[in-house]
Amino acid sequence: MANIHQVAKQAGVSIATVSRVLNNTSKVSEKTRHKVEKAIRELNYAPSMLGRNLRNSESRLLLVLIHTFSNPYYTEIINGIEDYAIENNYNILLCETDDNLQREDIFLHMVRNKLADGIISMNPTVHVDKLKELSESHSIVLCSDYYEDANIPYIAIDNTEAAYRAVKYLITMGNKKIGLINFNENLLYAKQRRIGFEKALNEFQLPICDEWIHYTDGLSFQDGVEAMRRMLRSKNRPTAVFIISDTLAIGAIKELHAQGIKVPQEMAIIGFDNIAFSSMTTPALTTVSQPKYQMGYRSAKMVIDRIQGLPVENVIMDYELIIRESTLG
Amino acid sequence: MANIHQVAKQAGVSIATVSRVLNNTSKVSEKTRHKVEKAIRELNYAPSMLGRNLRNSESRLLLVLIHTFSNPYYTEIINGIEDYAIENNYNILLCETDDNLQREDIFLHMVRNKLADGIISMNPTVHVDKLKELSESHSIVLCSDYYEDANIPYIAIDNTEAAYRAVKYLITMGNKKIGLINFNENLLYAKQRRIGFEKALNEFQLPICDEWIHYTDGLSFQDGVEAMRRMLRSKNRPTAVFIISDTLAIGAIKELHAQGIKVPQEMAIIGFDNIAFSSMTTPALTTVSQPKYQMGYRSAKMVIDRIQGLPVENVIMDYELIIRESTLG
DNA sequence: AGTTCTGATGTAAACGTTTTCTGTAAGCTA
DNA sequence: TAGCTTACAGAAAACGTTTACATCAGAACT
Repeated sequence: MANIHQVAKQAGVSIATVSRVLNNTSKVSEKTRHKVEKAIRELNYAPSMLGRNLRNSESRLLLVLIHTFSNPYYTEIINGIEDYAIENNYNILLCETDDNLQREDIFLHMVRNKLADGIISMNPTVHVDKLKELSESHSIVLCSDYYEDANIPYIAIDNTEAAYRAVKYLITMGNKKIGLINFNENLLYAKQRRIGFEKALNEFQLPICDEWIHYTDGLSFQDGVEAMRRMLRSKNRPTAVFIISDTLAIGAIKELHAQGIKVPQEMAIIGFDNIAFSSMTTPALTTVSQPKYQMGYRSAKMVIDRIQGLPVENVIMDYELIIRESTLG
Repeated sequence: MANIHQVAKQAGVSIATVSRVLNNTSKVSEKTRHKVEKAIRELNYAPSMLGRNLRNSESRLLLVLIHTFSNPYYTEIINGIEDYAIENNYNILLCETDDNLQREDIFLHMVRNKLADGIISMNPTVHVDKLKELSESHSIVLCSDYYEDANIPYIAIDNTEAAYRAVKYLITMGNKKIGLINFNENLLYAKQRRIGFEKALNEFQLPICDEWIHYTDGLSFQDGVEAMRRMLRSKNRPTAVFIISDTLAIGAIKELHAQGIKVPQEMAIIGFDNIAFSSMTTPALTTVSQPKYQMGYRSAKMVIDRIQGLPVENVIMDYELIIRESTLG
């Protein structure tokens, strides 16, 4: 593959001129511009990003840290990130950390190694201290989950409020016995959603019953199945359950089906996240929708702004309650 | 951020020695090694990949071309690719082409620009000619869909045979009227699966009825809903349908549900791909499973082997029929 | 004509590595 | 001790760009 020197030679100009034509960074006469363009075509030349990146000391690569590819919650966010990134000549590297601290380290190192210019972390299990330290010298943004005191820019929704609204909806539909399936409260959003849940129940003076509250170890379908199975062991059952994530909710519904309990007639279910599949299940899932695409798009903007030294501010986005079949009736 | 010169100075050695310690590429005495390591720690030094990549003229980045993130078929393949890549010190860049030729061009250019060392393409709508040309000088591998005469290494299953087996299973379960929902036959696999479908029917002298064969424009849930809706317009209905992809099949089942037709009692459904969600639906989907993780893992090996100039050969993987609820009874 | 200015182009340094080639001191053999 | 090998370390070139600075021809002044 030809390099800039060969193009310069072929065109009878200096490499500086070729570079100027490539980047049209300063005026080049029409005549020489044509000569250079001709040479580029003849040699089928494409500038090496390796050289350019070294010289500019940038990689134009953004890291996107996620827990696992198989979580469909991320897909739309990633679409948003990617669109903004591509528009601004960045590429994104999807990094699956898989709860593996070593793997996470590899990715965090990449930004120190100049292999990436910034990080969007959606990985709630990330090692906070390291991230915090890195954030002092590099561009890092948290998307959808964040740390209250870490001083790392973030974008998220008001989880407490959203959960409150969802549960309030269940109450206004006449439910008096409402359960919760939640995930590990190390994650801020899990804690916030539980608080919102309790806030709604308290407001209407409804009982918060331990038998109706179950925690899961993961966010998978199977975790949802098992949580619901545990809940159903008790004779005293809630008439509606607020579930922290759609995938868990879909698992829960599957278990209800298996035990012959009708959704929503015998038990209403409300999920969270509005993943693509939540509209495809039978019954289709009522859920809280986050503006995932926009969250991705804007977090990409935040991280790139920060790379360029611009000031960034935390963003709280709006959510929306999507009512489908799993709570009707 | 410190560079290698500062480390060398701090340690009182030359940059060559520092580099040797970094890569332990040749013997360095214990004493100097310690000096260097101390300096590295003191300066909190991390070698720049930009410099290293330029010098080695490699990026250690692999491009993975997919059509859209939201297709869950890819997730496990990507897991496999990533595992092999990480093991071999490569990173992968997920590239969503979205049927956008311009976007695809950007990605193909990246390998010419040295920003990526190789490509794994799972994007069936890719511009074949360009890929073919690029493949002559660069490392490209096709995964799961391929082109018969393009001379680009590929990894796939025997789609004809797999479809044949699936349909034969429907026949042995007593079905005599069997339908097909297929996708655009520009894709080799769609054509192959249709051929397998016909082969099975012919073998058992069952009718191939146009009323029972429907094509979709896409691979989404909604496309599945609509295809089934069209099929149900006819009074004369099949008792089983072979559907080219799980997402379509899940859409079809949703429509059957909506029209009050029981699956599998009134109509059996068999899908293809064994995506994660296919086990979560009600009824859970019978489907043909491809060894997706292995396909990803091995295609990463193929592309890296090719980068290193090793010879590679096309691979045909085994498939498996996964029997679940949508065909029982 | 001499001076100044302008616009286009060239020169060379810099980005941060790896690696070949060379040098040198120490260790060994005879 | 002379001669040879070995083990280690340094100097410098190379990878392919971008860009600050220098140069230079010609235009536009006085």
